[in-house]
This record gives sequence, structure tokens and C-alpha cells, in this order.
Amino acid sequence: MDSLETKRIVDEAISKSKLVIVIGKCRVQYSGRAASKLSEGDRMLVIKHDGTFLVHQSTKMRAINYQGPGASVGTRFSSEGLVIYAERKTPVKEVIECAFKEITFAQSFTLEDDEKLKLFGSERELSDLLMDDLQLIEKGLTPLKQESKLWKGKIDILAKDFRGRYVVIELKRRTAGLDAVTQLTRYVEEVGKRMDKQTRGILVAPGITQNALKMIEKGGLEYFKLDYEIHNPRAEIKGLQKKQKELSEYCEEE
Amino acid sequence: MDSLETKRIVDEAISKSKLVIVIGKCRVQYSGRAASKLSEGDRMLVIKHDGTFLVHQSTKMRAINYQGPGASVGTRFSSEGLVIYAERKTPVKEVIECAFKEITFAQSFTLEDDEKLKLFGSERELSDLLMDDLQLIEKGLTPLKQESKLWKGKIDILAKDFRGRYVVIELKRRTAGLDAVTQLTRYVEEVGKRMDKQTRGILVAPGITQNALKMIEKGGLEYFKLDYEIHNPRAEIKGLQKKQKELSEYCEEE
DNA sequence: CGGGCTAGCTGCGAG
DNA sequence: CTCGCAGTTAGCCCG
Repeated sequence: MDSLETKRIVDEAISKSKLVIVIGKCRVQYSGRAASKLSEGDRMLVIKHDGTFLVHQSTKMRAINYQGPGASVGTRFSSEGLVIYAERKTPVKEVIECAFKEITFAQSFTLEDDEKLKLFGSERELSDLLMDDLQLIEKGLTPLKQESKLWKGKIDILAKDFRGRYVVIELKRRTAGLDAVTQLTRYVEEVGKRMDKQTRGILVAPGITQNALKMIEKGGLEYFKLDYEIHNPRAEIKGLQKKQKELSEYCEEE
Repeated sequence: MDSLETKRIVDEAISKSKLVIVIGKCRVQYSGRAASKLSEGDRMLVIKHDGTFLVHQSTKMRAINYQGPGASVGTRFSSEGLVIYAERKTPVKEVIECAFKEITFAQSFTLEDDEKLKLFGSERELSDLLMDDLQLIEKGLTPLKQESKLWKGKIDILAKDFRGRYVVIELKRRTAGLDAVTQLTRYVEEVGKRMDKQTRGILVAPGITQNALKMIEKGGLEYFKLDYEIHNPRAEIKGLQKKQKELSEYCEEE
């Protein structure tokens, strides 16, 4: 396909806010938050009307090189042929350039689409379900606040147990790892200092890694296995299995 | 465009391991790790030969619905028209279905591309630079091990200072937040327990959030501002500014 | 395979 | 803008 014709197609697509696809052999260069070079090969370039600039290889989900929404796209000719580029100034100056040696295909399209994705089984949905019935986790547990903000971060659910102790609940929609435990630790530490040394912390997740569980136990925290099913169009909590460590010591244990 | 013809194009693309693009008005359903519904609208569907299945809307970088590499793709006719789907069994059963009401465009392409991206300015590259000259951070600092594996995770750089104290270094290529500090805390805690209570922890990053800095200070840790530039084709450390808190107490301070 | 972690993460939402 | 965090995170690497 002709470079000049391709340039016309891309320029027109940009001015008319259309989506444009260019397929061909190209080299890619990027410079900004990081920098990269990609030698010649066949790729699919997609440019959206919001400035999104995606260079896809023949495999993988993610674009190998890209520019996010807000970029300004342009075309020019170099000694090598047609160069399509996208530039962004904020938060840092970034440039991506795609130099086409051969062009297989180029066409623009109008996409009308106002629909938003309805997603089920998100952490927020599970959190709402738990807020409605914390008893599922433990009898006597009453919700205080969802998304409670501390300076050390944001607590998923803050509650009080039957004895009046604060309970920090960290919820994960999938297997929890060390990061989840450190998060919980951080919150429990702050609530404990600000409110009450007796503050408890419960990690609620469908699974947990070995090391994370070990850390939970050493840290005097608790883990609750949460089984849920996504019925579509909504999630539902199936059953809850306790695995509670006897509240004992927050004091260091070797 | 004709549905039957589109089906033929997609089926042929799958069997011949080609990339195929379908553009048109469609509804999308997904079920697996989560579930979702997307009402009718114009979208671009991209299917790669490795099973990657991407449904793109007219804006944003990320596909609104997708299936990763390894999915098996197929087509069928329903009462509504052509349905293109992708299925995966591991790690959990997942299905995505795209039901086309109208088809604007459908075509397959062969993409030959063996090139890998060369990326500069990655955390690993910065880590290597630091290992070569830890003196930049502090005189008398000598490297012990990179990517040292602990029980509680993986330390970026483990070193010893001029007094023989262990120093855990956590490196971030961009502004560090609370998560980076908790990570560091986790490592310092383990090294401190296993090796030496005097273990220090240094967070090295080009920036740090207010709360993260507060947490660094309260936790008796240190922060070093790392200025680097990516010259392409490699990163280079520009200057290093110390902001060291006098090593004082690991004991709790209110 | 799981486990831990980076990512040019992206995207969202609150301040 | 910044900050904190979820994500069908994806992708990598190492046991």
C-alpha cells in the first residue's frame, strides 16, 4: 500500500476523530518515563480518537509500545518513509514514533459506543455483601465504616467485635499474598495506636499463600477463607470457613 | 458486511494462525474470574494466533473485555447472528462471547515479528547501576547481594555499611508510596530478626509521597532521592541527594 | 504449577 | 493536579 495514501488516511482520521488501523513493517522508538527500541517487524498500529496509540505484535495481550489517552498524534515523512507519532507533555514529555517501511493495510472507522461495562465479582461488590452481613465472618461483628481513610491508607471495612474491640478487615477477591498481609498490618498498627491497642486484623480472601499465612500467624492476625461464586449478574457469598488464631499476643515472638 | 463471510474469514484465520480484526456492533459477555456484560455498541475485536482476544471500545488503552493468550477461539451462529467466542480452562474456566448484530469490517493478516523490545530505565537496570557504585548513596556502603530471597519476599539490594550494619535497599523507578515503605519494613524486619537488630532500611526512589515519608521517619527508616536520566540506550544516574534521618530508634514512638 | 513482584502498569475515585 | 489502590491486572522469573 502507498505511504502517501496512508498518510492521508491517518491525517483524515485524526481530524475527524475516527479510529484508524495501520498494519505493516515498522520500527518503533519510545522515550519518556522510560525509553525503548523495537526493531523492524510486522505490527498492528491502532490509533483512537482520544489519542490512544497502540502498537501490537502478533502475540500477547498488551501493546508492546503505546501512548495513553491525551496524546497528540501526527504524521510525517522521513528518509525511511512514513512516520506516525504520538506526543504527550503531561505528566512527563513522552514521544513514540512508528516508522513504516512497508504498509499492508490502512483504514479508518467510526465507532459509536456509549456503553459502560457492568462488572460483577469486584472487590467492591464483595465488600458491600460483607457489610450487609458481617455475621457471616463472626458472630457479634458489627460494621462501622467502609473505605475508612487513615493516613497510612484506606481500610476496606472497619468493625467492632462482640467485646467492643476494633476489627480491621482487609478483603481480597483472589489469593492473598505477602502484600495483602503487610497492608493489613499497616492499618491495624495505625488503628491500634490511635484507638485501641487491642485492635484485631482479619484478612478475608478465597485463598492465601503459605508465607502470607505464616506472616498472619506470627503477626497475631487472622485469616478467613471466603468462598464466593459469581452467578452473573452478581456475586454471592457461598460459605465461610473460619481459621481463627486465638487472639493472643501482639508482642514479638521469634 | 455478511455474517457468513465474516465467519469464514475468522475460521480461516484461526486455522491458519493469522491475526484477524472484526469491527461492528456487538454485545459482549464474559464469565470467569469475574463476570461482565457490555451492551450493544461499536467495537473493534482483535484475535491473535496465540488465542489473545481483545474487545476495544473507541477510547482508552485497555481492552474493555478480553481473554489472554492460550484461549481457544471459535465461531457459531445464534438467533442474533454471528457469535465469536474464546474459551480458557486454566487456571479457571473462562468464556468470552461477542455477538455481532452488524459487521462493518472483517479481515485477517499475517504478522511476522521475532523482535523483542529493548527497554531502558527499568528498575533492574537502575539496580545494576547502583550495585556497581553504592558509594553514590553513602560512603562505605558495600554490596552483598542483589535480589536476595527471604522468607518474607525478595530484597532488591542487600548491603553493609561502614560500621558493618546490614542495609536493606528498596528501589523504585518512580514516586514511592506507602506500599513501597511497607515492603521495606517487611524486609528490614526479617533481616533484623534473623541477622542483626541494627539492620537499616533505605528507600531509594526519584520521589516519595508525603505519607510514605512520614512512615519512613516514624519507622526509623531512610529515604534517598534518586535522580536519573534515561539517555537511551541506557539509564544513567544523575545525582543523589541524601535525606538521611539520624539512625536512632527502632523502638516505638508515638 | 505457585509465589513474589515489576509495570513506561492503567484506571478509578476522592481530596 | 496528588494519593492510595484495585485489576478478569499482565508478564517475568525463579523455585
